[in-house]
Amino acid sequence: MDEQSRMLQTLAGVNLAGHSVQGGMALPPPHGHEGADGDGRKQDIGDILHQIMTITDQSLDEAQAKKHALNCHRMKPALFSVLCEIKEKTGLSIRGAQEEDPPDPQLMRLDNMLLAEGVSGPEKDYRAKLTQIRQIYHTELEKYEQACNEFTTHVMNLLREQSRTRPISPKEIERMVGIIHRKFSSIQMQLKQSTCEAVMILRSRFLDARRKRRNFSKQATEILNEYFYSHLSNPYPSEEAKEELAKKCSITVSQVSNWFGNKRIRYKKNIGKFQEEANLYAAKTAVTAAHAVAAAVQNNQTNSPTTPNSGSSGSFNLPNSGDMFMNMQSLNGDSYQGSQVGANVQSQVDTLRHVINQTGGYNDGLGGNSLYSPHNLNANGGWQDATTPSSVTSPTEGPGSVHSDTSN
DNA sequence: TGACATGATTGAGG
DNA sequence: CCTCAATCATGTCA
Repeated sequence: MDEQSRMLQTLAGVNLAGHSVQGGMALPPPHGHEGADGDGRKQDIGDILHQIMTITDQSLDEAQAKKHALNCHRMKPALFSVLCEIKEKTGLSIRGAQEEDPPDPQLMRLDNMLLAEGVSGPEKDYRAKLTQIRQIYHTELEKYEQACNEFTTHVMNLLREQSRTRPISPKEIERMVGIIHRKFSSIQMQLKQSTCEAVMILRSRFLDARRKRRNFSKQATEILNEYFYSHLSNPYPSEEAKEELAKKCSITVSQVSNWFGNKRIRYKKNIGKFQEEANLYAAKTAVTAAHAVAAAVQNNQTNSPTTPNSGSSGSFNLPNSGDMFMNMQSLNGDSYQGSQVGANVQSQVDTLRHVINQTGGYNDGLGGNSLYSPHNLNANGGWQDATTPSSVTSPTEGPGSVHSDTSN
């Protein structure tokens, strides 16, 4: 049985059976609510009620015979007690019929169940859980209304039948119907309360999850920063690159997206603050670049398949990841490795050039202390070509195209 | 404890 | 759906 149907079933069981007893009035369940227990009792009651309902259409003699049969029925006392309670209620003031309901363990059970449905990952699909609760709520509400109508009909038929043997005023019938309706509406109120509580709890858990922020590991941040600063001219990782970064950092793709979104904004807002960081990562990548240049030169000369330089140990191997790699990989099936090296060279030469320029003390126009300048930041503070994120462009760049990272 | 850093969310815009 | 920009809420550090 799936979770939802289990929940629905329990909901039906709890509220229709459980709550009805609580108020002191044993409501016989209407047709279609036999539940999972499947005992014959409810079926019996249904049969009895059915018989009662058909009685009025029969002749008096026949009805008397039926009545006799019903009187002898083993379920008669139970049904009789229902009528007694209704009758008892009519003697009470209709005003103030809404007596206080004590805390209900069934209600708590319901809440716990709803909670259990949402504990696996509240932040994942809050809306889905909300929809689920809404569906259950509407289903149950519909059931209550149906049950109320059915039960009212049953009672009215009973009274109509009784009116043949004793005087029953229309007002009395009206009162009884009122009692039934109030009883059902109090149950409905409990359903609404339960739903409200479930939604509140779901929401608070969702917010809790949001508040529980954890900083990424140092290694993860380094990996992300290395990618960011080596793709500074176009720091928009493709979907594939994001996935790879996510894998390497042990975070989700959306976290990678968040990180890049925050990073771009904050970098752009305060370039000066990030210069030191940029220099650090540029220098770091430069080491890799130097190796790659050497390897590539050798590779080009000998034209022999060389293993691309893996970069500094333990660090994110930029050439082997990110959109650059993806692009080159798609160049021509078998020989992608060579192309990849070429791309690596381009990228890393780019980085190397940065470092050389910086350490040489060239002022690139951003001010005296400016060592690392984001050349591709346009006048508006946006990245040039950044209007077309690489998630779109990168994987579809044509063969031989060089990522804009290398345009510096 | 306050300031700053940082990950996540939200709403607008394309 | 993605990005930007603003913002929130928590983590970190002096």
